[in-house]
Amino acid sequence: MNTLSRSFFTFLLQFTGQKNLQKGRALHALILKTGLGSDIFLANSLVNLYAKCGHLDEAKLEFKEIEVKDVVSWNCIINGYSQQGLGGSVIVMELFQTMRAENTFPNSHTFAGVFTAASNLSDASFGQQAHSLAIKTTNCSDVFVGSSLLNMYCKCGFLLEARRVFNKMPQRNPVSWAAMISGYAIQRLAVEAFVLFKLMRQEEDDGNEFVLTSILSALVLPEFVANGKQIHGLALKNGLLSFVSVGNSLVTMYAKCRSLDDALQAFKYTSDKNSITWSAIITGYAQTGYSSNALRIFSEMQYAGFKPSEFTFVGVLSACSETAAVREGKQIHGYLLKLGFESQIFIRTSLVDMYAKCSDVNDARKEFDQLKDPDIVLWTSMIGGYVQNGENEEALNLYGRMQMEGILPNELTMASVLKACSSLAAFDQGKQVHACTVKYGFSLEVPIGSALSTMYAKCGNLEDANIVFRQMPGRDVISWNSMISGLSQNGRGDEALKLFEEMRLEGTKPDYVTFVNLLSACSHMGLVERGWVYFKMMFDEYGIVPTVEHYACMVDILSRAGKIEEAKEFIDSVPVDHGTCLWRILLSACRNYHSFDIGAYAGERLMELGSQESSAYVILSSIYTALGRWEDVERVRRVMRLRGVNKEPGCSWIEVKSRVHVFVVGDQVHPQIVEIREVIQRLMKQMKDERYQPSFDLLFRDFCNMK
DNA sequence: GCCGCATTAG
Repeated sequence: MNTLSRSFFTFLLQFTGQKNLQKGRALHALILKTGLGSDIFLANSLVNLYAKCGHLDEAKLEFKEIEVKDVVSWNCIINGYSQQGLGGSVIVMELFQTMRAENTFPNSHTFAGVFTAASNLSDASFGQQAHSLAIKTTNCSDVFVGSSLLNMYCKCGFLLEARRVFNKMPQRNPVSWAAMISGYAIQRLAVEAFVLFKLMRQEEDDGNEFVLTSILSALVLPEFVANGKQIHGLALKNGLLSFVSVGNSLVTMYAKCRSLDDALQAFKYTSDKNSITWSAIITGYAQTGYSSNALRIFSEMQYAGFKPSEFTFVGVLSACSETAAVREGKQIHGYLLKLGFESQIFIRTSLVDMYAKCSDVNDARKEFDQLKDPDIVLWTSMIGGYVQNGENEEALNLYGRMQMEGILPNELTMASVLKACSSLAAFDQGKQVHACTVKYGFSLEVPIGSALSTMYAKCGNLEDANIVFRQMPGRDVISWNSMISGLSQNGRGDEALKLFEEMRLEGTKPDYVTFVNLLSACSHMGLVERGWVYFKMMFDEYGIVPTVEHYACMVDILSRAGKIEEAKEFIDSVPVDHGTCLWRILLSACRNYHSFDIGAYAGERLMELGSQESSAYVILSSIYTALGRWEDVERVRRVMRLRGVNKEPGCSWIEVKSRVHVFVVGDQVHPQIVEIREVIQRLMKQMKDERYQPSFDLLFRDFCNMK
C-alpha cells in the first residue's frame, strides 16, 4: 500500500511539472480505483496538479473533497488562485480568511502566495495585515517570503517599506534583486535602480534574465543609454541574449533612449522573435518620429508570418497619428476589426487619437461614442482631440459631461481643458479648472503648471500667470516659452526678453518656439537691432535652422520699424519656400507707411502666387487708387472676382459670466445690441472729447468700403 | 514524500 502510494505520488509530481493534464487525469482515476484517494499527500498533489494546469474549478472540487485539510491543502489552492492574476487574487483573500477561521495556521508557503495576491491587487492594507500576521507566526527571513513581501510593497507603491524588507533579508536570490530593481523602475527611479544593480554585482553574481529585464526597463531616457549598453554587454557575456525577454527589453530600452540604430541591431540579433519583439521596434519607431519605418516593419511582420497583437496595433496607429496618415490608419482600422481587437479600450483610445490627429474629429467621436464605459484615458484622448482641432467649445462640453458622470480627471485631461480655456480666453472657467486641479491634488509640475500660466497669460492676467510660473517645481522649455509669449503678447516685451536671459542662466536650452516669441517681442517694441541679434544667435549658438515663422517675424520687425526697403531685400534673400505670408506682412506695412511702390510690388507677387486672402487684393487695389492707376484697380478687382475671393467677416468674442459672446462685423442679432450701441456711442463721444484722432486715412476708408 | 517569490508591450 505504502509503496503504491509512493509511486503514484512520484508520477503525479512528474505530470504536474510537465503540466500534462491528460496523464494526470488518468492517474487520478487509478488513484480512486485503488482506494488511495484519502491519502492526504496524494489529495494535495491532485489539487496542485489541477491548479498548475490552470484548471482552478477542478482544483477547487478536489480541495473540497478533502475531509481533513492540512496547511499544504490550503497552500495548493491559495497559490493556484494567486497565479491567476487579478480575478484569482480576490478569491485568495476569501480563502485566507476561511483558512484562519478554521484554525489552520499559515506557514511561509501560504504567505508567499498571499503576498503575491496582494501585489496583484495592489491592495496594501490586505498585504500589511498579512505582513503583521507573518511577523508573529512565520520565519520571515525565508527568501521566498521576503521576495514576495518586498514585491508586494513595490507594487503598492511603498518603496521605502520594500527597501526596508530587502535590507533585512539575510539572504537574497535573483528574484529578490529583480523585484526590488523593478520597484525602482516602475517609479522611474533609474539612478536608484542602477545603483542597486551595481550593488548586486559587487555582492554576488551577475543576475539572471529577470534581473536584466528589470534593470533595462528602468533605463528610459537618452542619458542612460551608456548604462544600457553595459547591460547589453553583460547579457552577451553571460549568454542571456538567447532569452527573448532580454532581447525585447533591449529593443525597448534603446528605443526609449532614442538610439534607434541600436534598437534595430538588437531587434535583428534577437533570433527567436515573438510578437512583442516586433511590437517593441514598431512602437519605438512610432514614438521617435520615424513613422514610415514603423509602418514598413509592420508589413514585414505580417510577411514573416506573425500575427499582430493589440500592442502592435497601438504602435502602428500612433505612427499613423504622427504623420496624419489617415488612409493607412483606416486600412489598419479595418484589419484590427477583422482580428476582433476593436473592443479593447486602449485600441479604441488609439483610434480616437489617430482620427483626431488626422483632423477627422467626427470619426474620432464616432469611435468614442461606441464604447459604453470610456476610461479616463479615452475621455482625455477625445477632449484633447477637440482641442487639437480647435473645437474648444466641444472640448469643454465633453469635459462637463465627464464631470457629470463622476469620472475623475488626470493631469493630461486638465492640461487639455486648460488649453481650451486659453484659446477661448475663458477666464472664469479657467479659474474653476485651476480650483479643480488643487482639489484633485495635482501639483504644478509640467504639464499642468505651464497650461495654467498660459491660461492666465492668454486671459490677460499676467500677475497670476507669473505666480503660477514661479511656483512650478520644475520648468521645461515649454513652460519658459509660454511665460515669455504671455508677456510678449500682453505688451510687456521688455520683461519677456529679461525672462529669456533668466532662462539661459538657469541652463534651459531654448527651442525654435522660444525664438519666435523673442522675435515677436522685438517686433512689438520696435527693436530692430535686438531682433537681428536673436535671429543670428538662434543658428550660431543653438544650431536652430530658421523657419518661415522666424523669417516672418524678421519681416515684421523691419517693416513695422518702417524699414520697408530692407524688408523687401530680406524677403528676396530668404532661402526657403515661404508661400505668401512674408509678402502679406510687407504689404500691410506698405499700407501703413504709404510705401506705394514696394506695396504694389508685394501685392503683385501675392496675385502671382494665387493668394486667396481678400485683404491682399483690397490693399493692392487701394494702393493703385491712391496712385491714380485706375486700370490696375480694375484689373485687381477683376482677378479677385474671378478667383472667387471673398472677404472673411471680422469676428471677436468675449467671455462674461461663463458665457462666450461672439460678434461678427455688422452684427445685428445680439440680444443686447441696443445697449451695446449706446456704449459705443458714449465711447466715441469720450474719444472726441479727449481729442483722440482716429486714423481714417484714404487707404483705410477704401478698405472699409469694399466689405 | 506534497505547497511558495520575479521580467518585457499603451
